[in-house]
Amino acid sequence: MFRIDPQSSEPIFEQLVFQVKALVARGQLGAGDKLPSVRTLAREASLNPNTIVRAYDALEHDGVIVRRQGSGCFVTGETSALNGKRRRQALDEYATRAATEAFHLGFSAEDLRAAVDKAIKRIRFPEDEG
Amino acid sequence: MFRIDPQSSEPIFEQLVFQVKALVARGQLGAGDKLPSVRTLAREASLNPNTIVRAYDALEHDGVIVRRQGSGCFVTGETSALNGKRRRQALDEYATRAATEAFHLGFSAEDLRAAVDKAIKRIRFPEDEG
Amino acid sequence: MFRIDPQSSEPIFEQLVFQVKALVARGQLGAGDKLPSVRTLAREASLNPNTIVRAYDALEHDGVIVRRQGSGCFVTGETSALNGKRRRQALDEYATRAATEAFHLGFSAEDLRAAVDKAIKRIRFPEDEG
Amino acid sequence: MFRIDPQSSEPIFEQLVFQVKALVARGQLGAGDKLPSVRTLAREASLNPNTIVRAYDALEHDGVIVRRQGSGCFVTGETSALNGKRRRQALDEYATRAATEAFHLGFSAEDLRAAVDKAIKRIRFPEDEG
DNA sequence: GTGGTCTAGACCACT
DNA sequence: GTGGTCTAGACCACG
Repeated sequence: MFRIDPQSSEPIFEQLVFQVKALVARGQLGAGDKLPSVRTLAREASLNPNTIVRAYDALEHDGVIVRRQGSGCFVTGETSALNGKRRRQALDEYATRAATEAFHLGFSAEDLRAAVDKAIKRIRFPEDEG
Repeated sequence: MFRIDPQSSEPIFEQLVFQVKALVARGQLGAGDKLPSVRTLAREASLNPNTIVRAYDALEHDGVIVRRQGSGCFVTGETSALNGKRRRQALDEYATRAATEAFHLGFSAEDLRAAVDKAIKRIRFPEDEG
Repeated sequence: MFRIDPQSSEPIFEQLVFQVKALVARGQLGAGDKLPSVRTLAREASLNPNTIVRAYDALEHDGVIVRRQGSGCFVTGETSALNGKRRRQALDEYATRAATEAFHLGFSAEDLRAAVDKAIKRIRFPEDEG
Repeated sequence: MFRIDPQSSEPIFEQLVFQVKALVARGQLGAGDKLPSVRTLAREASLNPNTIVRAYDALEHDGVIVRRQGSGCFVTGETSALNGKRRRQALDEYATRAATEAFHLGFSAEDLRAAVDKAIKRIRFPEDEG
């Protein structure tokens, strides 16, 4: 279900967090869907259960999932609870980061726009919003 | 010269790395320009010289600067030495990351495109390239 | 496990780097093998942990090992990621260096060939390659 | 006369030392030939005179050149004054270094032998010796 | 005065 | 217990 690269410098729990977020963004996981239990996922992915717990903690903190005692973790289907200013800052930071790195990788502005458009196509964005 | 947030979860040396990259991308630092010496920057930013050394290590590894014993650190003006495939992958990863996080922040595809365009305007991209 | 000469003009961390590379080349360390932990090696070799970290940094940069947070450092078993031209240049430089120094040490071409053959015998070279 | 790469991590004075040694080994500089004066070389190569002095110091120490008060530096045409054991060790170290690095660059034993042979051809080795 | 290396030791993040 | 980061400060090599 998840593809983890233990070689990566990105912590394993963060790889899990991002992959869950990506699945939700692509519509492959929707509101109410149940995530694998900590034990199951730990066994299948050969990971330490503590690592899974930490990932689920982070996802719950970000409002992506909720934990229900005794029944498991479920996708909320809601978006960030950040207030307007910080939310805007977070978006700008990701955009600036992508643009700066694209520059240093030797890509043009058009290359970056094309890559972003490609990424957008894979995601189920709402029709409109600000 | 640099704005460091010691509270951030992003390591200080990585904050420095990104800020230097951003200055280069914006054209505020160009090929051949000299960066502050390790000691000077350590004093001005109230950081330990070793932290600066780590940042400069990373920047040299990324090909953004070169160091010359006894002379100082200089901007190269070159872009990544990554081979074609990894270079493309890196760009796609930044784009996917931005798009996924934009989704979870509750932004629309248009919001993301606008944010990326705004970031692009601040950067001195080459006219064209692939 | 390692023999360090703190008097040598060659930095301690580079001595470590070369000795690890030599162990791998001789087949005494293979893909997946775990290196001593930073702390353990620091204690056993009476070195500062930071010095070990630097050596492991360089080995990771050269693609000889990978590090996993919380698990340790492991031999990759892969060879250089250098592109064809630089790779060739690096080999030629080592050969030229050896030949030039052999000349100034007063050795003949045959002496050098014999010394290289002796060194080759200790290393587990792949059968063939270009 | 000399090609210096200020970008290189190899100190400039060592680049000079090696290039003089290489010229001598190739027969392009022979016993009695005069090296450029410190000032001349410093001017032509845009280097700090101290750097040249240090290189000439090292070459004199290695017995490659001699200084004569008021007249300049001259190639001796002699080889190392190292005693037998250390001389042998030095050769073996260069051979082992070349072989180990060749392995990690992904070359075969034959590749290394070919590179060494190519380097030998450029050098005016004495007919025989041990 | 510049960067390079090393020691000593603390605290944090990850598995 | 593993590696990651940071501080404090010394001494050396280089230009």
